[in-house]
Amino acid sequence: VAVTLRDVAARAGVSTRTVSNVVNDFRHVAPDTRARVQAALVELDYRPNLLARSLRQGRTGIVTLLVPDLTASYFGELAHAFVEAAGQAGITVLIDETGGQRDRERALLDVAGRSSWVDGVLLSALGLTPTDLAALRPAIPLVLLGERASGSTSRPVPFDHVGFDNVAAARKAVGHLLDCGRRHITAVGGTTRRSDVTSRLRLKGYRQELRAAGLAPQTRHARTADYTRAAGAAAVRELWSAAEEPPDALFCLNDDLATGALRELHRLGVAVPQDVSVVGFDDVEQSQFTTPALTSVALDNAALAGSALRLLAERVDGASGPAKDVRIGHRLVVRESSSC
Amino acid sequence: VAVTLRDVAARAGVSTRTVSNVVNDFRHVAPDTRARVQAALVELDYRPNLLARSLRQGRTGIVTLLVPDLTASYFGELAHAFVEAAGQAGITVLIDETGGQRDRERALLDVAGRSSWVDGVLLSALGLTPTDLAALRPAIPLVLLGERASGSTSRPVPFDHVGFDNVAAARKAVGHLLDCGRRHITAVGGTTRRSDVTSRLRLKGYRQELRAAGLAPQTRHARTADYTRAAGAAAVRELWSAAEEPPDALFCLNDDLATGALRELHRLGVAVPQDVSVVGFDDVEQSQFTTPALTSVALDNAALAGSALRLLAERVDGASGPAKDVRIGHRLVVRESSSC
DNA sequence: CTGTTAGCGCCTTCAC
DNA sequence: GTGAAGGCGCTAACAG
Repeated sequence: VAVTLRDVAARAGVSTRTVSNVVNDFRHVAPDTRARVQAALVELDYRPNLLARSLRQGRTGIVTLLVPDLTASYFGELAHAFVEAAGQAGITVLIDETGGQRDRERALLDVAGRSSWVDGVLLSALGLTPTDLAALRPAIPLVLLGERASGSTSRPVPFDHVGFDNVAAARKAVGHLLDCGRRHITAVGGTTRRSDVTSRLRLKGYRQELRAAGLAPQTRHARTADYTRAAGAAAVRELWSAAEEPPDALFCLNDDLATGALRELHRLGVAVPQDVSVVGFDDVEQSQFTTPALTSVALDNAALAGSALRLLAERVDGASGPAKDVRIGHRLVVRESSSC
Repeated sequence: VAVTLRDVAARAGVSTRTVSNVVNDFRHVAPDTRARVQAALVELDYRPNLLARSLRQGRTGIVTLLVPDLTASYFGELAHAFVEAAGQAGITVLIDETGGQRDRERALLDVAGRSSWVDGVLLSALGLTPTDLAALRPAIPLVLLGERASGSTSRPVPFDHVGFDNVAAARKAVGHLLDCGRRHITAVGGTTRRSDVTSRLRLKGYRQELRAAGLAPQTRHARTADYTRAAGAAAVRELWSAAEEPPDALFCLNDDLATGALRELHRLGVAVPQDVSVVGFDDVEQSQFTTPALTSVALDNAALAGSALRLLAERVDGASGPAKDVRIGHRLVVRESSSC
């Protein structure tokens, strides 16, 4: 049923070579020959078999995006940004979920690299430690999203990276809470895992800002098992049932945590922002519609996706320079949850 | 660099045929031969080139999932369900966004069908009308998600379909509001587009239930431009600024609309559920964390994904029976927004 | 039970 | 400027 180059060639009375030239828009094809081939192409409704083409050329135009979980608000929006940006660039995105688990991240990376389906991988790592990443030898180009996870590590991670200045962003958010007169600011979120680099950086910014304000002893931190709304709610429950005096502000490591926190504060009868201010991170769309609306750090995901895809494409095209590191912009969006 | 069957064959001193047999776990391979090949396989770290295999076999094990928009809560969760279920079944999912636009749905369907990348398509149609769908001649198997969009149409749509009983589900939700003593229930959401079949069915259930309660004249309907939280908020703004008396309950066609509505009601100082009850549809995770927590119709997305993938796999395997129609379960989850 | 061989559909080096 | 032919890596007839 499928129309092949041969069919078209026969129809136009030329060789497959010539048809291929026309299809791929090569130079040096006589105008009338081209016209004849074009006609045959249209008449037979020829569509190149991308599988065959890819087999021949050694690339597919497909990239894999590995994220922890599409139901996490931020990653849903991130996936959206990538699908969008890839469509523009004529690239196809294949999405897989790692659950943020180290072994699944490694396994999927391995599959992607060896399966020959994809030209490259975009990884939003959550389970792999900096050491793991540094030791990685992927068979195909890899671009890291969010955090390169270097920093305190000895060996720098040898991959391109597109992310945000999490330290600066966190300082901005915490600084805002300080400006509102808050002095007992508790950080919410962040597991104990060494792989949790993004959290570490956001917490670092948090501590830096408090220290700069002379409030070093005040740093408190409510760890969570993950980054879900349920975890945010649970953290608040614990904080407000503890012996110590509850905080007057929460610095949540992402918006889902913050949403869960808001929910639980409401249930406990704690007024936001009067009794406690809350800020989140990621500025997902949902945060405009919480009650009260959530103050958050907005990240330019479209820019992230564009840069990451461009970097990856360059590597696929054979670029071999040193690992690049792109910083994407962020800005604090103040809403009701922290108005002062 | 890549290790091929030939390399393995040479190493093991057999032909490629035999290696292929071992790799694909075929019968009739002498135990010692198999062992030798296995050893060579491991030593050389052989990985089959899936591209070549697919070219040969005419299938890829990849399916395309076409959804309107990953940032819509429901579709994020749906995509998650499919990625999960597909992983279990050894299938890879390629996700694309249609924006719910008719021409993009058609274009992406066309691309998917002719690109030879994918074995089949899962379509959550929003822009294509029942007539469009009936006229479709996709080059590869297609399974419709959510609504088959038949019903009032003359010609039935000739594709497998996995969905919910939207009419019954809507009746259940509206019936609950009636049980709470609400009598002025306004439906929120639903565009005027003929393609918007899911909405039509949910609205149908809404009207049926009111009529059954002898409240036919009370049906009111606030249309929206789309299904976003912003649209839900806008609808509430209009309803409460209109001349008529505002409703005492809102039946929202999805949870994002309901979330936006809750937000706006709070801003207007309308108490939920005291002054007005609110129910949503889809029961996305977020709805457990709104203030107040949202009553909603929960849909079994995991079952939906499983059934859809199974149906599609059967068609890919050549099944040619009449179009099947699978109904997935739903249940009403009552939370604070409609407690009575 | 295993070896040989012919393509799957395409691109591309080599001739002309 | 165009034709002929080889091969990307694999599977499946067809022998043997």
